[in-house]
Amino acid sequence: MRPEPSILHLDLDAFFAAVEQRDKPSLRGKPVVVGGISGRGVVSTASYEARKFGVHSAQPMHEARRLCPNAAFLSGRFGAYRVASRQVMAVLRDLSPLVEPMSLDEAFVDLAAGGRTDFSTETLTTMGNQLRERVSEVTGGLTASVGVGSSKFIAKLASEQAKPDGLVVVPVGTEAGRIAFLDVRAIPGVGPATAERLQRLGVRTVTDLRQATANELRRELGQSTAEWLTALAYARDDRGVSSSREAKSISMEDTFATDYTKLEDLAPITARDAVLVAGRLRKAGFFARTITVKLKLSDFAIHTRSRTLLGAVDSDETIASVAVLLLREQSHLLSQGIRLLGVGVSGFTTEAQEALFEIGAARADESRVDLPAATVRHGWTGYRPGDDVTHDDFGPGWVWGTGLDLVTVRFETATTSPGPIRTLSVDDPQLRPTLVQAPDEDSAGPGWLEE
DNA sequence: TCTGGGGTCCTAGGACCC
DNA sequence: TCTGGGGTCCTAGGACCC
Repeated sequence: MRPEPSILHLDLDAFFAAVEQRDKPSLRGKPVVVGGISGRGVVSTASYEARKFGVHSAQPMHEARRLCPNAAFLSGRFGAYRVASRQVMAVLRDLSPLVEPMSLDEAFVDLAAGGRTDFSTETLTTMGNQLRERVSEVTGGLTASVGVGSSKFIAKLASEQAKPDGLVVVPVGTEAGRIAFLDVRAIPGVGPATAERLQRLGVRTVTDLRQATANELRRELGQSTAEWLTALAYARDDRGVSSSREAKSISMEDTFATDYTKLEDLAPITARDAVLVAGRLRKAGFFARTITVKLKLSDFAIHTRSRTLLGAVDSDETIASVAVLLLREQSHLLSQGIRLLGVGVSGFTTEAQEALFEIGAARADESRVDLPAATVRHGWTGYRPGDDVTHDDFGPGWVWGTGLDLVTVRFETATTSPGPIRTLSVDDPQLRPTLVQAPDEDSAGPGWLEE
């Protein structure tokens, strides 16, 4: 906790949905749901209009469709989200060089590191509102909620309370009183499991937490969780803002439309994912010592298996053959039905020691797989709802829906009024996807961040 | 048509070393 | 004869975040 409210937290409101409404005039003021649109997808972001129907993040998509059948269901355009995110982060860096992005739509700023000395509520309120205006200007109308306080914890709670499109500055000295009646679930880090354990102790609010004994908290939650929770209950939080955090792992996972049960089906998928992960690893300039394969069974039980090599590697062949080996080692699980398969790497170094790769020759041979000839990373998988397209005659627009070799497009852009809808053949030679990503973008992993 | 994807951090036990 | 402890690495699982 600092002597001044010098930490700021910014959160863009309903970020993905707001970008869609910005770029698709016909969706403004309407329910919009962004997320995995396939059968097993979940909601990533719902616009405030959709939230009124009970749609929310992490909800199964089929449930969102049931609750709000008239919403626009879009699969997400991460290139556009990244562009907007960079614009916002640049605005934050004008405030202070010390900015810690937490995700595309969220960041902490250390205002003291920016040379600021006046932390009066009036000055911070003016600054916060100017910041929100600036964010709206540079992004073409996105709104942000901003919280300012004496710690990350308080700043984050403040921006939460400011939502949507608001600002809350918490004066020093008022923190503990302000959080006293909050539900423990409002504390970042307290999820369903911890809340359940706390409830067994009769702890539901921050005040209850203060009254619990150190012994019972430690018994129920373990030493470290008990300690940080107790500290937060009194608004004690010394975590600093850090602008440079190195990646510790890279992974990729797929949930299948229907469960797989056969090694012959899963091995090529494992190899393909391993190749994609290896590509991202090389792009990041790292070598990895540990390779992990994760399986989620039809009953949602998760099993992981990992192998740490003597040396660090980054080649497609090595990572794929170890991954397939780890899959084979879990073959006994396959008959239960595999819902999800993931491949990850961790234990990064910046130097190769590929020579030390040493799984037994026989076993390596056994798990040797045919790698995908050309990487699938830039593979065209067809039009998805929400995608940007361009037609030679009708101009720019976006995909409303597809089916039966047809694609329905609404021709409009951020700067036009709501435009006309046309249904075209998927093979229409005049229609093509619009490339929105910058050349340096990694198109492999959209990353289903949720706000 | 039940419940995503990409991460981080923590715990706990066993191996191994000093 | 016995007993000991700390530290680190590895593995597997779990909780949580956006």
